[in-house]
Amino acid sequence: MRQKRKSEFLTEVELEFMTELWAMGQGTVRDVLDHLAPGRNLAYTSAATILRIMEQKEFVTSEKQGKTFVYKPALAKDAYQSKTLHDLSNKLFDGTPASMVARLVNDKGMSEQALEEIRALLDRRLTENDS
Amino acid sequence: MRQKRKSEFLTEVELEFMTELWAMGQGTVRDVLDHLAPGRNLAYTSAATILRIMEQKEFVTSEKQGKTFVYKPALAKDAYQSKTLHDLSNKLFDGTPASMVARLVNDKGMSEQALEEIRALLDRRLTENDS
DNA sequence: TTGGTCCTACGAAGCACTTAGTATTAAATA
DNA sequence: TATTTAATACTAAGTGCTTCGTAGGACCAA
Repeated sequence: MRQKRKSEFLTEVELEFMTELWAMGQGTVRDVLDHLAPGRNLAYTSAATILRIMEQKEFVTSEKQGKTFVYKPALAKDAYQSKTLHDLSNKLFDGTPASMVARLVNDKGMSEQALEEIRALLDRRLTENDS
Repeated sequence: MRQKRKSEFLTEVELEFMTELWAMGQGTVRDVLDHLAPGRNLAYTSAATILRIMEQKEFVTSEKQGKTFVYKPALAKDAYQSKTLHDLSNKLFDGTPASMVARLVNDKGMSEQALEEIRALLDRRLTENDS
């Protein structure tokens, strides 16, 4: 009964795993487990379960190599980032992404250099549109 | 056994409720219920339970007026927005808020006017720092 | 006073998430 | 070949979230 638990967003642990897969490109249960944060003691079978569920939810695909499954992200990090931001914008920023940037920019903890980078980015984007 | 289920972030429904409270400033169970989205048929007791839990988690405070509790946000929307963005940045954007803005800015769906506004904001922020 | 209305408090069901154990199978090695 | 190793599949426990029902109390009107 291999149903397709569909779901839009990654859970906490799924994001943790997906982050590793995005970084590695692909990986086995063992690979992901080995790359988790040092203090994270997770049983091998737990990791296997999580990846199997992620496949049911179609967050990853798998391919058997020998006796082992190799898992690959089914969606790019970029795309997931966009999706998440869009969702957050709708839920917490009245659907106006600009207010989100405003909040970021006005908060302390953003270095001047980071701010400069963003301005450069904006300049580039705005001049592109002019052309 | 009135324990303090502490927790950092609002759940889905809690955010829904908090959004109303932020908009209204404060409100009773009835108030919140009446301001939910039209299609949202939620039992009165459900809403009451949710607000009671939110108080246990210290997301809201309450004050009895007559026989009815009036609930007020215990933290400002601004502050929660910042917290959420910071968390998201750490979990999905390698802890670099600039990359978050980059993703937002590069995605379609952001009007040129919005982009201009943000640049203006940045300019203001950067010249402030110079002074 | 009695019945209806509106509130709070509590409890419980259903579901998803997280974690890990057991059983089974397949490969590798001695 | 027999044993050990390592993988997958399944099951289940614990917890938190969401929802609602029931019970009980206060107030108001007939």
